[in-house]
Amino acid sequence: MKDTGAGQDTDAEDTGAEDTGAQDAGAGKDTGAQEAGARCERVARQALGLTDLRPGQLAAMTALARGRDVLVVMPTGAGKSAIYQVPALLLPGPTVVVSPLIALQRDQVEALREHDEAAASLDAGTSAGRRRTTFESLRAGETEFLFCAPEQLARPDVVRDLAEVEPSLLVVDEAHLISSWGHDFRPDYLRLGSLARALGRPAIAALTATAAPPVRAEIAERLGLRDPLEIVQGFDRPNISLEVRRMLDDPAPEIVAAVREEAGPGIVYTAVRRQTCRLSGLLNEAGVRAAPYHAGLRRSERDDVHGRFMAGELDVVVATSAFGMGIDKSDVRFVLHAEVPGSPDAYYQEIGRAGRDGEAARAVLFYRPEDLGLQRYFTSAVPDLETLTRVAEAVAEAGPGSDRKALRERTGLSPRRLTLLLDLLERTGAVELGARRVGPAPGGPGPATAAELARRLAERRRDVERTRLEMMRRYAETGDCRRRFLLGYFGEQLADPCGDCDNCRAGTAGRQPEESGPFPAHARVVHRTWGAGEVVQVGEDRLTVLFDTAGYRELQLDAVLEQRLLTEAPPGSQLR
DNA sequence: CGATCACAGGGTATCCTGTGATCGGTGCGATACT
Repeated sequence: MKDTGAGQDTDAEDTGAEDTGAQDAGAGKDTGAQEAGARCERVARQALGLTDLRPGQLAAMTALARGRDVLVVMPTGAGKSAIYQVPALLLPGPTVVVSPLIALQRDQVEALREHDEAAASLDAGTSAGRRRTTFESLRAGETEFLFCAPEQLARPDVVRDLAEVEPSLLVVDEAHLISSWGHDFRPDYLRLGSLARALGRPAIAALTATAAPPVRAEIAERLGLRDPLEIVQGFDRPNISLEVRRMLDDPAPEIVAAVREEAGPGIVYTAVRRQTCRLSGLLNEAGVRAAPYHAGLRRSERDDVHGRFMAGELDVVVATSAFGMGIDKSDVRFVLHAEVPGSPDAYYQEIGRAGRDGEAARAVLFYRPEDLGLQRYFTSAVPDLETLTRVAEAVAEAGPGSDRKALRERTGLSPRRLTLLLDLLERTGAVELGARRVGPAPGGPGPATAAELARRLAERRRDVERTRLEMMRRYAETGDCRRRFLLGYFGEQLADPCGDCDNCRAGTAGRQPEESGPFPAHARVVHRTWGAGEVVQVGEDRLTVLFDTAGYRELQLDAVLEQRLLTEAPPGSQLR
């Protein structure tokens, strides 16, 4: 704690908030931090032309410049890139930036080149010759920044070449993917922890725009962050008004009417591809310039829609969740949801694309309880015991240091599925995963036990995802202030109702109780059956607790008090 | 979990109703083709 560069640790406690990042990075007696901070400010000004650093930005930069890991949660457009770019220029070796989309990588490379900083990106389309010159340039210290997707970093040759250039900083952009997608969508995000070790463990910066407490904990755990400086800032987006409309049947007519009332560009999110085309067609008929967008369209069509939206030639994009990362249009005036998304995490991220210019914007959810069923389906997959056993046996038989390709052949599984299953088995302690090699962990459980444990882990994850969906349902059905509900979910307390959501306007939003009773927000508690957890929300008559293994649960305050359901957790117990 | 569709069967209607099968979201990389 001496070298946090974050001043004293006291004010984090009485606000009950996360370490909101150190108003005065150089205020302590710690001259090392002070100097590092001053150097960061100088580099930010000289190299990137940034004169006004926010306190959180500077604290994060300073920590990184001194080799400390950071976990930063800030909205898009709040200057997350500068947080790693500045210390990158101060630290000796090059910087590896993991970014999920090739388009995003190229944008960042462009932006850096405009400041005359040498940057390169690496993807499947990069030729062998180009790769060679890129690594030569990195070795020679001529290129500072290398951008690539996690899949590139799963390649043994890339890991070897990278280890040789001794990077001093590893940046994980969109770090929430480690948790919310990584498990079945981009499994290679799960390997970044071992990648960091293979690269000689540079300082790590994990950056994201959305991360509820369990997601943050999982990012830190999986990346193996060491005493990271956690900075959570600018979560509330007060210029976005919130509203939910309960639908009894097809929401399409209401959505068309709502869009026609809005001025300016907007996004309509739907849960399935078919619906994007249908709604977009209906909007066209109503004279709205709309186009559908989903992952099943041809690359060229998607790029065309994206381009026309950015250029102001389209009023509305009707999209699945495919329309997301890389959309940085500041004047989006509304985000409508034709169906409920799978979690408050997803919802907040999607509505967060509205009003980035700070002007008023609207987020409206058209809610039908039946639509929860689809999301329940999306979270239902749990690997079967037989396959898990087969993989565990294959690892045990292949012995230490076998490679993934051999395991693929042995098990007949796709690389993606294999990575997912190996990750589960690693967490049972049966398997050791290196960046390149896989082997049985000495003293770990046997294949049958490991498979059983792995399956239980997967089930637990599914159950937690179900509770996230349940929180989404609560958001849609609450009569209380919606903003307070959402922010509470992310671990930020809003004392007064926002006054700018449908419930506040209708006068149904209650006041936050003055004193928070025996279990205030952020208190660590223990429940008889659900184990340890953290209070995330305190309502007039209920508590919402995020349990470490059972997910989000709502408890009646009377019952809690009468039946003594909760006890205070012993000090020092951690969320994990 | 719920919507949708194909199809069987009841019963003879402006076919309707029930049952079972199928589908549903996100992107990297590699490969085969022009």
